[in-house]
Amino acid sequence: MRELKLTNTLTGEREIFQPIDPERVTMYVCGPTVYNLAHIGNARPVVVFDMLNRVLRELYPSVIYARNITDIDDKIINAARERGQAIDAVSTEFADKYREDVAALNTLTPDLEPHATDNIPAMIDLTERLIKAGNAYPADGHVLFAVESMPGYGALSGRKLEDMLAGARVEVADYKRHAGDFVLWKPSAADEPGWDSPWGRGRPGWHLECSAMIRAHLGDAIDIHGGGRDLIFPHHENERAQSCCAYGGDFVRYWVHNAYVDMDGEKMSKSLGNVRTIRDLLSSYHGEVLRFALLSAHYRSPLNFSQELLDSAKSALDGFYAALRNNQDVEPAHINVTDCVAFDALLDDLNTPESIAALHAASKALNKAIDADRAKAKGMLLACGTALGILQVDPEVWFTGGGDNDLSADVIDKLIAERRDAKANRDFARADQIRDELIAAGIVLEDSPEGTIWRRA
RNA sequence: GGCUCGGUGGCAGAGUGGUGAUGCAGCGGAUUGCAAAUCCGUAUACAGCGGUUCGAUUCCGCUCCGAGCCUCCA
Repeated sequence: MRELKLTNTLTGEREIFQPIDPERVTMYVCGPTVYNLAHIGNARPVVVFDMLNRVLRELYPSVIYARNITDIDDKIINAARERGQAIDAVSTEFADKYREDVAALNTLTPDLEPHATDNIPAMIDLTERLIKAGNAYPADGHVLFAVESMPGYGALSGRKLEDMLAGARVEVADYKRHAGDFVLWKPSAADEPGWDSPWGRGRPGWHLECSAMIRAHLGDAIDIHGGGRDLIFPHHENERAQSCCAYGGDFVRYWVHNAYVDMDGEKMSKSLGNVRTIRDLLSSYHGEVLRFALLSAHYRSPLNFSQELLDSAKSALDGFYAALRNNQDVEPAHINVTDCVAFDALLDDLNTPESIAALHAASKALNKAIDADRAKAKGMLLACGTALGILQVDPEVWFTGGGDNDLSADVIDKLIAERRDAKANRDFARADQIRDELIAAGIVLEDSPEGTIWRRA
């Protein structure tokens, strides 16, 4: 078996991936809090870990990929109040939309999609364990995790308790023994959602669900835990503290975190008004364009999202589809994904830019291939596309689909026929006039010895 | 202030102790009635200053600049 290398946040090193059980690889990725539409920044981890999921599935017989839905959270409570809706109406609506949006990015559906509200007993059980073990304490209706009770607290994010105190700029609740103690369980007011617990009616703190659901659905320890790098602290640090103290063991073997998406060089934020939702972008761009754009930089590097990025992603995909379209009559040879030139780069810490370079090479090889080599070259390009989760559309549809409100295919075909006749009569003025009109309408013509094809620009 | 990560050609973006990826844009060709697409060729880079080395963009140190996290956040 070929080796997969991953950069582990815990060690800071690029390590060879060795699963706990090669027959059952487990990966958990932090999913959405469902209170609004997912934006393009949310899409990056989804696509990145979809890539990792795909690679793992090629390498191992069984992979269990879980991505949670956080459907109880103060942000959801607030959204429900603002909209005058029930909390589960809000969470259901946005969970559904989230699934639709990320499916459009050619991401495979996770094997498990645990919901926080379905796992409250497991969270209460976890909290009780932590109290019993001396790692947590009830105070003022809350239950808090005592960070000083864990010797290695801070190891994941590379910080020490004393350092964090120096930087503390938030008012510390007086019921906390240590400023770094975090909430496991908190009380709910009468108008807030809550569940009965040994500490009264309340709801879980943010970090609790992932620890409890990983244990409940995947086991004491998992191979990979992923998410955006902003989650390293406090979320994953605290998850790790909960799980290690309650269940022992190492909890997670490989922590993998992706960098942010910036918008035109600035951080994406509501106050800057530069948040772009996946849904909005999908109205202008095919999901493959967004996916390709998100994969164009290495996952651990910041990605600057811009018009230029989208345009270049679109034109790159157009190039690949053009190569396929020009060989539409060629039956592709079957080539395993693991045998394609784009796959090796993915084994090296998901080096998608290098993988894309291989894709370009495969595309060029197909364009240059002599007849005897076309089947193999086409199969190679398709396998590379599959490795990256792109090129899943019929090329003809890619170029001529959509644009329902513009010129219809029939009208375009008639104009092309008229131009063909004009050219046959050497009436190039008329032929060029037709072509110019079509260009003005967003239709580009390409002549070849076999005839004229068209595409929407 | 503490911690972490970066600064590569016009732009995007990999990688490497010694033959300077890849894409877009540019330039020159082939092809085309002219284009488009495709193919061929080609210029431009490794923030700065030291150090290690036969040799550094790649390792080490310092400086400058930028980004992120420090208990809402992909």
